[in-house]
Amino acid sequence: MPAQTKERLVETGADLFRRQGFSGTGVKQIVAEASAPFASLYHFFPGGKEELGAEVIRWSGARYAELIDLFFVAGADPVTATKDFFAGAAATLAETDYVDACPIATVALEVSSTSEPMREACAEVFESWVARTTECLRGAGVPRARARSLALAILASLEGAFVLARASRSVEPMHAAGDAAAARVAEALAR
Amino acid sequence: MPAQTKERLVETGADLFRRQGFSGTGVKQIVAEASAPFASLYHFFPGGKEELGAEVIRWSGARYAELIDLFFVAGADPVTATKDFFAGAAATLAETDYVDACPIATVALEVSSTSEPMREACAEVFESWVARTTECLRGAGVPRARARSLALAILASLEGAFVLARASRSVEPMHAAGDAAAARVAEALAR
DNA sequence: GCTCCTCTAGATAGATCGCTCTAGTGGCGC
DNA sequence: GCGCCACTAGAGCGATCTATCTAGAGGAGC
Repeated sequence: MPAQTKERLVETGADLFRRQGFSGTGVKQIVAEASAPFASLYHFFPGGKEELGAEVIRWSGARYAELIDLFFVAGADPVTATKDFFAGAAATLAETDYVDACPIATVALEVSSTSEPMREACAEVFESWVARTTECLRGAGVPRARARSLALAILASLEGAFVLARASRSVEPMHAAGDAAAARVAEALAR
Repeated sequence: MPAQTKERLVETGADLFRRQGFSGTGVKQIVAEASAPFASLYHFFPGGKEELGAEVIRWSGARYAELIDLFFVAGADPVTATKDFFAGAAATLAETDYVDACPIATVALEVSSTSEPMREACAEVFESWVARTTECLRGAGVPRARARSLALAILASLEGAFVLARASRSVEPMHAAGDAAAARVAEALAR
């Protein structure tokens, strides 16, 4: 099954990029861990590592967007959603030895000043996450502009908490960020 | 002056690591841009690139801590401090073409799962930032535990906003995060 | 059987990686 | 002068990097 090979390359790349970063991961390591033929990488991604990277970003971004949708579903209470989402992120971090954080943050910081195609892919992914969260907040009665600002603040808190938590190997930043974010959402709803 | 060479290596490394990440930057590039002799790097840092990396993290962290102190000085109003700090970060981002964000976040995410010495250096730096911010909040009357949680949330917001802002090349996330953080601080003081 | 096309196979190019090596320079104490 | 030490100098090691190369396997359509 040829389609599987391409998929395995993307999934393996996603896993390695998240853990080691983009430049820290070699293409040989990707094909080896994906049990994929070396030439297949350049068959499916003629643009080489950079094209694979962009695809990995979009794929990981889409998967994480599904997770966001699971919590911030239209009609759900955004305060509960926020609390649960951050608690879930904390639990996942602890379970995976602080490896399974944001799937694209590491790459995003690495490539923002060095690869325009990959930077754009990251920007699109983040924007889609913000849009989803914004919609959920609007559905709960938060005005448009305020909902977007709040969604940005929630996701910024999440991303930053991932940075602090990974470095300190502690879930404390995630809980603190989650509490603050949930309180902000509650405040926005109370108005 | 021999001390200058070591200092130039650290400063140049800090600049390059922030922009391209740790694995994305070669030692040859560092010594070239620092106009330093190649052998000097291994004279001053016998541990090689990793030791230089750890030193860069601590040095950058100390410099940024000074910046934090400039805003979150004991006795200052934490709400104003928070607002000004985020506004300053946004202005710096825009001025430097979104290069000058957090000096260690990129490296922190890269090395958290691959280099224990560098991960520890990042953890220490973040902890020092949190401690400073916590002290300022306590000085303004916020109870100890709450002050620490709030400080963590503020710094998480900042770090995450850097991630989003760099990827989207926009200061919008920084302003949203700053507004949210300042509101949280105001709420904590009002109690 | 034959062609066409997708995908596999892996050697290898050419550059760059981090790092080590020997040699040497310049200044200080004596 | 002489020994000592901190630092400079840069060639070059083996390994690894990304990417390309020619060759061929396997299946679908005819």
